[in-house]
Amino acid sequence: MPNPPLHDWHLAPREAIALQRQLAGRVERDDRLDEVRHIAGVDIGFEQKGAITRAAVVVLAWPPRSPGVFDVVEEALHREPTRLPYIPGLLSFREVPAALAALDRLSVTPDLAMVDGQGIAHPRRLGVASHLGLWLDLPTIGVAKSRLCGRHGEPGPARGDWTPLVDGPDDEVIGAVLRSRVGVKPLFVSPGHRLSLATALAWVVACLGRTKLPEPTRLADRLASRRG
DNA sequence: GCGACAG
DNA sequence: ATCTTGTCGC
Repeated sequence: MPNPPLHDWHLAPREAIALQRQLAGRVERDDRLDEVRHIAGVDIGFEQKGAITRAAVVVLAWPPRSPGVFDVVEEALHREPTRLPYIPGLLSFREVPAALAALDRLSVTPDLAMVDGQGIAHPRRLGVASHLGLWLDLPTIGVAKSRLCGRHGEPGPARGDWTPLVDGPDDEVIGAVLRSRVGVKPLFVSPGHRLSLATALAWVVACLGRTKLPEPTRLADRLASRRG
């Protein structure tokens, strides 16, 4: 009772925003993250013009078989009627419920999860990756393809080059703009829950294959969008 | 009032 | 996110 609920997915926008403000302070930082054996990739897709939400999760074995090549340990998919429309800043209320259902179908519990979207690089520091991590008390990393908020310069041209993403009047560092592949638009990486930006960046770079997105997110994206 | 705006 | 053909490039 003393703790505010992390799971009321039926709040009006005004209440949802208030809840995000309360939860944001609980997104601790910097776990050691030793002994990681399973890394999950989480992403949501839609069917029938958005009427159906499709949550996908792919679990990869760590360490990789060879640099950038991972064994898929398990995959899970969950479909359900879409609950809310897309509202910038309130993405978790639209996607997290379905993501939780997909994660429930796993037989293995991942040690780390990469989520398609922002972590703390969010107006109230509680993007979808942070919210999901807080809910499951699981280390998470936000891996987004574009910017929600914050300011940044252009990262260097080499793979692995990055520049900080800052926000607020005091230039608070909320994430990093990472060049995951030469000649391609950069990725927006931010801590979700229980890890620092440096740790988040290290894991994303370590999971990079030959494409723009790190393998966990790339494979989950493929399953969510019913391709592959 | 105007512009910005993860997926 | 999704709707969609061809096309440029390794």
